[in-house]
Amino acid sequence: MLRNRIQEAVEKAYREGVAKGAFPDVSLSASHQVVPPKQEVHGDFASNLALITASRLKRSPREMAGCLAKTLKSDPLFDKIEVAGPGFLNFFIATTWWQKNLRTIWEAGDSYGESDAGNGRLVQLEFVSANPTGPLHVGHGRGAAVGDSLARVLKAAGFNVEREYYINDIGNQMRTLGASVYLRYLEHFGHEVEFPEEYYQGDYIRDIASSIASGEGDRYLDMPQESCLTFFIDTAVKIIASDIRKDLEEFRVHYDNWFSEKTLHESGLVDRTISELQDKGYIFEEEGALWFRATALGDEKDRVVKRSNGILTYFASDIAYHRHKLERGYDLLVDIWGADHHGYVARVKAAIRALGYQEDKLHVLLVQLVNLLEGGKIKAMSTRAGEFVTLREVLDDVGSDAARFIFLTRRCDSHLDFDLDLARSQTQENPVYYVQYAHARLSSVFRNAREQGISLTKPQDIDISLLSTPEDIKLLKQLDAFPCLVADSALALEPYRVSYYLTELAGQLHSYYTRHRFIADDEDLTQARLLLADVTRRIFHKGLGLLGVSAPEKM
RNA sequence: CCGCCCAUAGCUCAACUGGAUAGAGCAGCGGACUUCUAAUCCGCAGGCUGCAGGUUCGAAUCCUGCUGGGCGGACCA
Repeated sequence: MLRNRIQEAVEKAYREGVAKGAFPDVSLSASHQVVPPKQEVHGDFASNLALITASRLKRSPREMAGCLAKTLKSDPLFDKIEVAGPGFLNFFIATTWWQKNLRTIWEAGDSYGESDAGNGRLVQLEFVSANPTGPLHVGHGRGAAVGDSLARVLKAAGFNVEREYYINDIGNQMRTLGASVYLRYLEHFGHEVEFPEEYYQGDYIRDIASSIASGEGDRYLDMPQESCLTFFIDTAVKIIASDIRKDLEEFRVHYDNWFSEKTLHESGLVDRTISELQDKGYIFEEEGALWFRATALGDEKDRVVKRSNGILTYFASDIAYHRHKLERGYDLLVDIWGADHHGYVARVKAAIRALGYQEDKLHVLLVQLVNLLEGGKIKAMSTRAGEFVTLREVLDDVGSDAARFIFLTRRCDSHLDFDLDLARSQTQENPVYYVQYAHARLSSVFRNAREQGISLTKPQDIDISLLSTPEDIKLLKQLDAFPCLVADSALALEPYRVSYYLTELAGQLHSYYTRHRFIADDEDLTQARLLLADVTRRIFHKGLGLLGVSAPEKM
């Protein structure tokens, strides 16, 4: 990663200046950045170190930058160093470095893009965690794509990652679910029932009821609801959870753990946690209910953990659940929630502090809601009323690749319009194919080369100086940026950056493709370009893999 | 009434988290296939970054106040 190397070099030059007494010692804040400038004329990388320190040193930034430049000039990596604008240091990298770097990338093989930025820290990602009361809808799909892709990116950046799905398999809504199925079961056998409005209306409830009917017959007909409710709940949850699992599998989303809320109660952890918080003075009683004193820890209201009827709230489970997670020893917890749950962030963080942990142990990623568009109109969605577009429908319709890519081309806190017509379209407008096509084109180059009896020789024997056109250099630079991109994307918890990178890389590749032939008339040139093609293709493969999107050999 | 998020080209979104002249893709217009895949490329056009102040070397980005949209605010989940 060239950027890191330059950053270190600049900071080292600064410390040398300090040692020589050229300028006083001021701690370098994290705001020192070495980044590629927007304008090409400003070089390959720029440092703002002089700008951020000068004011504190009461020095002119340009003068400081000049000092640093003098020290850095001896490094053969740089073709030219300029002091520009208000005091930027602009670095121009020697062409030969970019070319040689291609061999380095090639040698890294399939691991290119990986880094140890995460230092082996253990991160737990919890995402989707939809209640097992119905099928996943499109909004869950977004959470799934973001969570799964983030996990892949973190792993590539040297974090250890565990993915977890929290199943709310206990409580009031489970009773409602069981009762809904029970009533449909009665209906199945021709009984007249009154189906309450607040029950689950979707057709899938009928499907579950009839599958119970065909498996178990009418043996529950004469039983009072109370005695068979548990059976209906368990069966419904089992069926729905397994459907959810199947949908996620098809979406290429995998979990390490499926964590049941029920087990938190069965093990007594919920009660134990509450009584411990009580000992610490964070729980008080009022009007017959138990409250968590969240206001003492930054939340705007105190929250009920046990209602006056003796029933624990879901928040009580959430406290115990996060405690359980914290005690498992993760360095960082990431929860991915729908943006409509933003009100929960403060109270869960308050709970974490009450449990004696730093609140920044938990990072909550809020994923904005998805508007599904068809024919330019928004499709309404309501889970209860059974009016929603399921993830499965979307997958059957547009496919996993298009869906995942669209979910991952937006930062997650922006509202997302999912245009079904666009996702469905097999042509131009659909951005997924743009990237996949680049991979397919490169694969095709190698198919043709093989047919002509050409194969890539050892990189050491290839004359890489032949890769000297502006398109070559541009591509070489973009290839170098990949590991940095992955690391940054992981540290910022922003997997969408990968899709932007790949779109840009695809643009450069397509442009290159129309201008130059990989299989050229000249043998040496062909070898050099095939090396470039091979490395580029591997980055597409790797990058698409980070998004969970396939990299087709043919399209 | 209170709180959180959003507002950038006609549309959907970027801008490396405070950096230099705000960029892509669609849509629009004009060009490029007897040569490795035209699901592609090249060019043109498109902007007072919702409005008004403030902070500093420097603001789409930070702070304040407005405007408009989304979502929350139960002993519901």
